[in-house]
Amino acid sequence: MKIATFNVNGIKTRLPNLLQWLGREQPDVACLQELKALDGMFPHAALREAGYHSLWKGQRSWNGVAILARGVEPVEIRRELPGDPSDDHSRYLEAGVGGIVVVCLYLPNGNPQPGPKFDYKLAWFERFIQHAEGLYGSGHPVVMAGDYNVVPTDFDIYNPRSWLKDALLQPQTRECYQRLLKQGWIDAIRHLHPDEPVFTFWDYFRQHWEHNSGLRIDHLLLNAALAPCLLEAGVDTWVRGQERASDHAPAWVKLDLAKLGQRAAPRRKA
DNA sequence: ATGGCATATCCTATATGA
Repeated sequence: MKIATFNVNGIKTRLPNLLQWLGREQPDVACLQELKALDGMFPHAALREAGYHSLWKGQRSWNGVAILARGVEPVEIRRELPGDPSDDHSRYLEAGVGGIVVVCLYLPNGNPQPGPKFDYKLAWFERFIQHAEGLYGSGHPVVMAGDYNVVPTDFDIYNPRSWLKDALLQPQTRECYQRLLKQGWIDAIRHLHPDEPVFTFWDYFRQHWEHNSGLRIDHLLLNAALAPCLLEAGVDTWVRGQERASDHAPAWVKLDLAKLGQRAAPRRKA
């Protein structure tokens, strides 16, 4: 099973790009962020025609998340991150797909920093850490996939020099991410590629894509129930090189679900 | 310190992204 996360930066503009990627890579589950569209504008029919059932939560102009599943309906678990009823950003979806709990998140960017937007980012992160703790120990296999807007370490960016004041690299931001990992979550891409630079985002400025000046900010975290299934992890970088591409490329994991529960209940000999 | 580019909407100007 291939599960991916892709910040599309506008679902309407990016639909041809998205369909091309889905057709070529055939992910079983795709978590999308930055739909930048109202619910009524979501292209569910076109995606259905491409073989995908969708669950989505849109918003005018900004944010917006969706979970796509190939050939099956994703079963909605929740549509918002608990902890703040006044938070009206569309940044969170949680669904069951094929026996796995799939979390799709779009963590706030937080720029400029310091300021109210950075405060909102940290507050959202705290709520997420709290909710993730419950998910981790739920007994279900869980993957939390999305645009975390966190560059975990200086190894996850081409050069931190011009980004030192950016919200994505702040010590508070990184500390939150580390606290999340400390619950036991596996950062799948870094786990399988500990010694090589991996990027998922290249901004539109200064020919950063052409020079491979990227950042790793899209992550897939697995809990202990799902981690034994991890086979591969990577980034479909070719998507970033297409015409009218998003500034993000899809990041993904491949899982062997036959290994589910293998660790939890060793079979007794007859 | 700013801008470079892209996408959105109250669309020839402004907010947001990262």
